[in-house]
Amino acid sequence: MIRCAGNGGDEGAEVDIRASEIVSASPIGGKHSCSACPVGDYCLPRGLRPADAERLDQVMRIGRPLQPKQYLFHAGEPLKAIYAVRHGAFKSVLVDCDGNEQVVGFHVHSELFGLDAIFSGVHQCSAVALTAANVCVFPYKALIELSTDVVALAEQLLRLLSKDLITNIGIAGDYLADERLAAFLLSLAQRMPPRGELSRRYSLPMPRADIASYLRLAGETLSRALARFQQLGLIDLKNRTVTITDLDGLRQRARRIPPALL
Amino acid sequence: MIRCAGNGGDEGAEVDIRASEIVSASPIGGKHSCSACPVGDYCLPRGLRPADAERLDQVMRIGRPLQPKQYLFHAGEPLKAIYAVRHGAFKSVLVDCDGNEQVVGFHVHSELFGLDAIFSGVHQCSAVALTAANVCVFPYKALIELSTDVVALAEQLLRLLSKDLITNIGIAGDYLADERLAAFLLSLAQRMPPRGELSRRYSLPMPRADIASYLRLAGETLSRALARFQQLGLIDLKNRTVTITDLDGLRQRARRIPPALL
DNA sequence: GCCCGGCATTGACCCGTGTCAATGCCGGCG
DNA sequence: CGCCGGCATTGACACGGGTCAATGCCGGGC
Repeated sequence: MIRCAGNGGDEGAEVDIRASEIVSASPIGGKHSCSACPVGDYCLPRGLRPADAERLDQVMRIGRPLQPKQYLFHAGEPLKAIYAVRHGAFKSVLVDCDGNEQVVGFHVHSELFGLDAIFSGVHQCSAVALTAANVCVFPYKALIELSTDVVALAEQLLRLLSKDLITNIGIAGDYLADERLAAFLLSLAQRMPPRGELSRRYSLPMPRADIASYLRLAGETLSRALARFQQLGLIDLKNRTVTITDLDGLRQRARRIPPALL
Repeated sequence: MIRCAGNGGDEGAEVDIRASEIVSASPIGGKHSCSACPVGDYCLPRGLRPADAERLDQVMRIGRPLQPKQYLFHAGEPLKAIYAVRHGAFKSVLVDCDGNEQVVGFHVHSELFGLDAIFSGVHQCSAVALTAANVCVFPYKALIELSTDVVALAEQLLRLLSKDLITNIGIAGDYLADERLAAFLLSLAQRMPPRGELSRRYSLPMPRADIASYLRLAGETLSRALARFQQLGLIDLKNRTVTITDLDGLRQRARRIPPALL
């Protein structure tokens, strides 16, 4: 029952370049700003008045571009900032004392991550780029200070943390392989760009092994479940491209998982 | 694989008295105050200066006493307040569309709950008293307003939410029955009063069926695992009284679960 | 102090999922 | 263009944990 994501802990030439250095400040009102961000409603600036969004711009920084498999931060490092996905996708992984990797979350466009570090001030998970990616960097201290002044920011931070909590309650639930897979595919359909609508076709940013780890399945079990979903005409799958061909059928499979948890 | 906590959804005479009404305001500086709370360090008042703790006292209210199986709030109700356990213990449960109950959390002395409602403003879980119990009531709106003024309160709220998140990441993990059970017993040993030290002997506030649901096990599997732990001399168990007789042995069983997640 | 109902335990058997191993596929590189 | 390495799929089998059913135990009520 002990399994690893990827090829089993020995990552060959693990890319371990410190990647969280800041590249540039965000020019206020420019296209690198929270105040003008097209997906701000799914991220920190939600509900902020323009003047407050500009104050957020001043603390936000752009991280430097990351390559696939590069680490943004490692478990054990002190919390310096929390991050939002500007481009690409990430996974959060937990490594146990035997070196087994468990994927505990995926993060796509506009999603905030690193929040599990707030409790102790130390990152519990490592964050790894799944694709070419970059992030918005919100230095934690500055965020806290700003949120004492800007109520909407404090509230949104709490909301996003609460959302993460709900998601984890969902995956912690006792569901069958097919139920978890269906819920996962539906969740990504809602979260992959373009945001705000359900994408019937999207590209999975992660390998099968990562999905399996996240869903607590063996890679083989995932593979079989995907094959079954195709035979039933629920989805069409070509490599990493998912096409949902029977939305209601998928929803039926995920029925037992409360929709609010996706 | 579908199972229910309790006797299977039909609770017979379900106690459903609205129980969240406030009984009394907390007299400032009295024994019902956050500023004088002996377990405040595990709860909201952590890090607050005395003057700020008194401001928290003014928004905090005492809930009226609850009997075992009474609901504090139901899933679907709007978030009015978040709660801390003043006395007794609670469980948070999720009920799916088929009426199956899943226990998603236990809350004992000094612990905050109801945080999953922050995201949408609606409770996702129901909270049920496991024993005779009462709570401290923190009206959400007032808490937010106060936290814009009191940095330490905003930070502590985030920390406690983050802690909840970490706990759920832990139970979402892919572990064996024995590993989850060992981690659960150790977690309670740390959380049951007296706080601040590990209790080698404590009384389980919940029936087996609730533990099983929380750990995603059948009641029978839990029963067998407990019997095995006793035969191995890890614990001694009489009804609901747990005595840890081999702490290192228990820790060894829970080894794969990062201690930070307990 | 006895009876009753619900919780807990134990045993027999089964099913979903994991494990192991072999094969297939695809994309990158020379 | 063909080889190579990693990812994905498929099949055979094993095992952890679930299900069903019977029995045991304890605490509350009269």
